[in-house]
Amino acid sequence: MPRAKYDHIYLDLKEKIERGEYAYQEFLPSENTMVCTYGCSRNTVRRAVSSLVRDGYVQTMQGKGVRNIFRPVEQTLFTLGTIESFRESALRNQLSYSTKVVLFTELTADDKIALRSGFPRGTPLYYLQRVHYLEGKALILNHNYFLKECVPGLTPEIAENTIYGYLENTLHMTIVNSKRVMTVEKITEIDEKYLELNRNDYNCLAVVTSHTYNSDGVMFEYTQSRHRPDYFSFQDNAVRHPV
Amino acid sequence: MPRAKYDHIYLDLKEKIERGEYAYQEFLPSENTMVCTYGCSRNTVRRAVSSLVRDGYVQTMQGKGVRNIFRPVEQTLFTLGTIESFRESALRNQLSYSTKVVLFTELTADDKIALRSGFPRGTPLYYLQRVHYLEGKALILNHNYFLKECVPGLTPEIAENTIYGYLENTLHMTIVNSKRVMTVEKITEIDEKYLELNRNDYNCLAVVTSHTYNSDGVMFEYTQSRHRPDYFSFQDNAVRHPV
DNA sequence: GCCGATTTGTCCGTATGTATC
DNA sequence: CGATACATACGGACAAATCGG
Repeated sequence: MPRAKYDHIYLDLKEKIERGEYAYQEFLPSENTMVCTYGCSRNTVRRAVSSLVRDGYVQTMQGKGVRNIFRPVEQTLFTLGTIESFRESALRNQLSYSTKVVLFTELTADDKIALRSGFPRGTPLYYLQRVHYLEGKALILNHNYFLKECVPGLTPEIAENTIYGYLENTLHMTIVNSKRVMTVEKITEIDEKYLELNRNDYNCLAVVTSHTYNSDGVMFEYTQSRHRPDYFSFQDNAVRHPV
Repeated sequence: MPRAKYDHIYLDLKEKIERGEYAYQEFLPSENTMVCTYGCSRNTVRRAVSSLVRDGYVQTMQGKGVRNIFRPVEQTLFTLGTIESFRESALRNQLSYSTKVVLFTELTADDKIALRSGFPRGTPLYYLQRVHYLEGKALILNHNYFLKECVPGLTPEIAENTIYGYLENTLHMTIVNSKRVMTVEKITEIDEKYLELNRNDYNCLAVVTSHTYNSDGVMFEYTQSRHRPDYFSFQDNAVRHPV
């Protein structure tokens, strides 16, 4: 897939920053310089830079330049912060992972599910419970609700590997965005069982509920991810007021 | 302060969406239409729209239009997700709040603090412990470390009101971005004391550590916010691959 | 303090590509 | 096929902030 020019520049700069080509607090080359090095317009450079700002890699300063504020973050085993699937995160971190499907059923949304998920009452759904293991340790218990009409032919075998791969490669669906809410909840017996936890140790876990949309504007997935608290970390960069 | 044109359009569209002027899944006026209504160029409209995409308010679809995917989120008492201060969040939600300073000292960063905060060892700092109350309930215990040279003249009185107001209005500092990491940690005796918790109930809490930068590129604040789990909620919108 | 050079911020107009209908 | 809509990219103009002389 041919990447756009601005994306190429963005990735190139990001890689250089991560590699340490610019010291912390050092200025990057000016926009005009980059225009020459990349052979593109200033708008295109600025688009790449603004993505780096959003990611918290650099700060732009009017009249001065673009300053590197990247510092490698102390790595936790598993970090969120992006829309990556569990499998993608594991691959990126070069860790062994596996998934066990502990429940695979079909159901229609009742009032309770409808309220939480946003799917209308009566909608046919797949309901899955899956446990994700990293390096042999159970880290996440997922409750997935998929819109049945959007995920035809889903099987436990697919669910054991990569649902997103199936959606994107086989069904040619494009995942666009995911609205997430993070909370802390009391542990349940199901959590204790599958995450091999003991509530005398931790009696809470980190819960991420997400509503995910595809490129047709359809919310096709509602998921509640219940994370072992000692392996959970979520990263974020917040930018003040300006867009 | 005169807002930029694109920001005006962004806020206007956002307000219309929140007010329900467009139904869920309905398309907004086309970019060309907006060019006319706002009397600006297409670039300016697109800039505003792309901010709405980032916020999870709309989805753009090539060849089709801009679709409203906003749904009012079930409100928790206190929600994060932006770089707002506690005080700003409370005001926005029209809730009564107060802050109690339980510790106000000066210190220099030792190795332990340096490692966690990123301030070099030996840096002179203010160290504060503050409890934030909403509607009379203790919700957050903050451990703030401020770079002393960036916050001259800080007093417990200021800390009891609004430090950010002091920074921005009196010291004319501009806060730019904040890198945050969210985790779940075991409760401590200090937490129990100030947040009026009992570890037989919840024995964990939500912890947000943040490194905050000003417009001079200086990381002037390191804060660990420890939140009551039952009142903690963090919202986010993740956008897949494209910028 | 002023001036000019540099750098980022905002905005505009235009052209072309691609997807949808 | 043509019309419409968003996506990418270019080039130019001016404003605003910074810095050095």
